[in-house]
Amino acid sequence: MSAASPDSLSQNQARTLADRVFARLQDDIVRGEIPPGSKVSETELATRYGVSRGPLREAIRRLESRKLLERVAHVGTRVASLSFDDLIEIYHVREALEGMAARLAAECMTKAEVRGLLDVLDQHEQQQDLREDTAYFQREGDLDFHYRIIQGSHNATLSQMLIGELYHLVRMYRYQFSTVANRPQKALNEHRRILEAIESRDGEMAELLMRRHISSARKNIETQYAAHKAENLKSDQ
Amino acid sequence: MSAASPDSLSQNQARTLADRVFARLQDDIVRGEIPPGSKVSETELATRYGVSRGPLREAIRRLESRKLLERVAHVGTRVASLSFDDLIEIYHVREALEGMAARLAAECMTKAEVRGLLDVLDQHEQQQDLREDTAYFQREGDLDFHYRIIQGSHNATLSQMLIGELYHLVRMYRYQFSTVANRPQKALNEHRRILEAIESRDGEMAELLMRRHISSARKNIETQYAAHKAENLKSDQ
DNA sequence: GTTGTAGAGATTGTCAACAATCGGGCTAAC
DNA sequence: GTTAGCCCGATTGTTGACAATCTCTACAAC
Repeated sequence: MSAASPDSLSQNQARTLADRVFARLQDDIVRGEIPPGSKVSETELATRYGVSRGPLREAIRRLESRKLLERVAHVGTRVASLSFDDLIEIYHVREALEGMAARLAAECMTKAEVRGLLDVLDQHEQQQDLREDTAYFQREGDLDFHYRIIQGSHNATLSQMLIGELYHLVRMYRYQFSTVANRPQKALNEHRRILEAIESRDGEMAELLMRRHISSARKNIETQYAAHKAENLKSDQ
Repeated sequence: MSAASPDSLSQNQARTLADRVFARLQDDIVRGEIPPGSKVSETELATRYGVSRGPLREAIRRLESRKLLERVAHVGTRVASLSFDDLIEIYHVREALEGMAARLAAECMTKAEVRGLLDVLDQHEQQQDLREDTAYFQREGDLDFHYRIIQGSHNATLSQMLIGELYHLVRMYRYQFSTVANRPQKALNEHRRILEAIESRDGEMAELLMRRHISSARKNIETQYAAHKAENLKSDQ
């Protein structure tokens, strides 16, 4: 439902100029509006968003701490460009953190939250039955499922690390490579089994299944990348 | 060895004023120089560190993203004050992340890094034999061991999350409560067994042992806190 | 006595100008 | 022809002043 705007500042107008610029700039970066790896000038961005360099610099620093921007003193700022290795690193971290999130969710989730999660999966199933266009499902639906489990852990530190920091990078990657995980049916089944473990309050099982789920996604990316690299090698020769 | 200054900017002079202020302010907060929960004024801090409010605000924002400061727009900034629940949250995250770090370290650590880790444990053992004053051991030595394993994972994202973000909070807590884990001998044994798993490149075992190690520390804190609370209840009546 | 409101003071947010630093291009020497 | 050094333009870092917002206190109305 709310997968598109995990941040509380994204839509409702923020209290300060710097907050608004931060939200807009982050969106522009994640959606690839500003191409990855490109250098951004403070004065240029300031005029673009109609603010002075003060609030803009604050936004830049916040995005730098989220790894969406890379800054070098006296030189400049450029949009982060995710390498393949970076993505693998992120998936290892996701495996650890979301595994723990699933465990805690199985222990702490309220009945209402579990019911909401059931509804989400039912919606996904219908969407998948209706059309083979699985883009929406994997784009936002998958994130929605994961968001809800993370928040079901009732661990603010964990949620902050995953939703507040890591997931922006994941979303940027999806836009950057137009990647749609090509195993939606399998993923949906895995989601169902994770939810079953949570319903029966089996934290250990929920963690195990969630880790396998993310580990599979990582391996999927690794093979895709290997094939991609082999393809490039062939066309180079 | 270098456990006291995990940040690269902590000691060697940073390139920019904001960097220096950031390092000094972080140190003052972590060491409890500025008491937790107290409100800090921008102008006051600016005069204290001899800079204008610009660089100071940058430092504040960086520390805010590290959860060492809490800021409310138009109201002010105050030093974070870790609650018991916060600490438990952090230990759950540590369990997940450092477990993964141990797994990756078992797979990726170089022989030189393993040897360095062996030396560290030998030093700890000598220190512990020599004196019952275990403060140093648990204060910095314990962190040193964990730092090295984290960096041995060769996963920059993981290292950043643990060393760059979470460990400052852990250190602040140790200063805040003058907490010295009261099970040094047991901890040292656990360290040895973790290292053995890493030496034999058994990632699964290393992760399991590391998770148990941190989980034990968490449970130790939980019982300490429960006893503390019971004590307070008694004296209140 | 309590509640609501208005104003003063202080604090933070924002801006535009100034200073410090870096990268690129030019010249000159070998 | 190559390389070392220097200067210039451009960008970032820093500063102090101004504007917007909040908190606290005092006073008045109920």
